[in-house]
Amino acid sequence: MNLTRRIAAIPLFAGLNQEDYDELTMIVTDQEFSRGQTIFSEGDDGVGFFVVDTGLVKIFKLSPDGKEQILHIFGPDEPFAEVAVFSGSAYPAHAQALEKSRIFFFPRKAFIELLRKQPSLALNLLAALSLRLKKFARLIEDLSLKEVPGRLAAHLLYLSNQQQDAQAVQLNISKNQLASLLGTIPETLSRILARMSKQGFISLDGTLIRIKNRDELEELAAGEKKLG
Amino acid sequence: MNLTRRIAAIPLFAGLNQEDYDELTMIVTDQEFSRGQTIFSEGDDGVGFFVVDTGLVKIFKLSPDGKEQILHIFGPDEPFAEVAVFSGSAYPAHAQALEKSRIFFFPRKAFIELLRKQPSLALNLLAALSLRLKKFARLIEDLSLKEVPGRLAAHLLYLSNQQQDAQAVQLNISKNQLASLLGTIPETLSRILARMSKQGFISLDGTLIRIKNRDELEELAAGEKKLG
DNA sequence: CGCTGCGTTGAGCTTCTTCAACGATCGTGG
DNA sequence: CCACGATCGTTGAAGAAGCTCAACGCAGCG
Repeated sequence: MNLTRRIAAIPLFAGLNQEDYDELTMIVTDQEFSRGQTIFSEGDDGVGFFVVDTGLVKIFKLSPDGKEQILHIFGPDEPFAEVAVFSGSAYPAHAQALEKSRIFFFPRKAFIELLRKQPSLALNLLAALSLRLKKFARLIEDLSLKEVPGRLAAHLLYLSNQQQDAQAVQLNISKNQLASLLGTIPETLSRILARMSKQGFISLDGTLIRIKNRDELEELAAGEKKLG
Repeated sequence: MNLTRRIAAIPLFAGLNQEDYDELTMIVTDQEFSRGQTIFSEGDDGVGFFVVDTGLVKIFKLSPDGKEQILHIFGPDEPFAEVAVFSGSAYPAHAQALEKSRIFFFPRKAFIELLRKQPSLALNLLAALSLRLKKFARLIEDLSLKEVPGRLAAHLLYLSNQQQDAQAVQLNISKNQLASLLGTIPETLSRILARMSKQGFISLDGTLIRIKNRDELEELAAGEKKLG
């Protein structure tokens, strides 16, 4: 596909003019990453930010003994590491491709130039960061105030809404990765899925999870109830 | 003090011209809050954002059974609830004065107008939000990957750096509030402070905490070691 | 075909929370 | 200015949630 047109289709760049798109096309580079490949590591020099073209990327933190907490999972059209453009020079977390992915890269300096000229780009970016802050706030709330069953229930309901399917949810990541996203470990996740299944709230079929009792899941997610 | 001049001194508004300051002065209102008074609640209509003039404000989430997780504590010159200006219309958390405070309020619409005209204001705001995202990422990391002693050690070191005093740290909030900030409860915090004290890492004197073994605290904070 | 990563299950243990009690402190109204 | 109530801070004992360690089946892939 024509690169300029591809870039113009990214929501973050909505509302710019042709000249801006040309300029973005000039400064962008793209790169292929294979499944599991590192895009950048925490502490690396934050030379620019990225947008997913195709594929799936995780942003995560690591503890000294190797436990991982996923902060975000980004798919096509979603920007990541914008923070590095503004504050400080080092990436504050790790980024890795979860599957074969094609990633756009925008170098910092050229982008800031454009930003200074284009208030609508700045506003788009502000909206994107705001959304991200809200998601972080919810993650903090979940980690601190909810137990794992509540977090899992909330996540299943979230996926169900996103996928427009009230009956079933298709996991797009492995259960190991889901555990890391929920701030727990695979063993605990597995046990809790089994308990939910035993209680008849869900049924399991590989990476497909059928929702059999939405109300109970919602009470769990709200912390109004405990999983028996 | 002259209001326009006070506003011009807020770092968020650095780099604007006199006209902008006059406009900000036109749209701003200010209000006194007494200790413990609610500024807004989660879900309230996000009609604008705030800047602390004097005092101390906490932003927090609540669980159904009343446990609290503090997201931020803001002092003079720090803006809060900017997120409400951009994304969605509801405040995503609660805000309450920790002490008698004077707070500036900027209504949403008028501010967005100014933002559209002033790229440097947008850039300032982007920098502020970026910083906040980084802090959130660290909080998530702490909650998920560190145990309470590690979080406490990290926080003490952070305060020590901020206060430019390698010897001692003066808590500006109650230990109850500190527990909520660290994602735990007062009992647990109290026990861990006592253990740290017994190990000779710190010594306690009310809200003054003397740091007696910085190296050990740093190892705790990094998760390289456990508290005996 | 073997190997590696994924997913599951069991047993034991650590950490943290809950519940309860109590002294100290603070602020406030009488 | 004192007295009282509320909040703060601490400590103990018991319980729950989740983690660690270990073992094993299974699928996918080189």
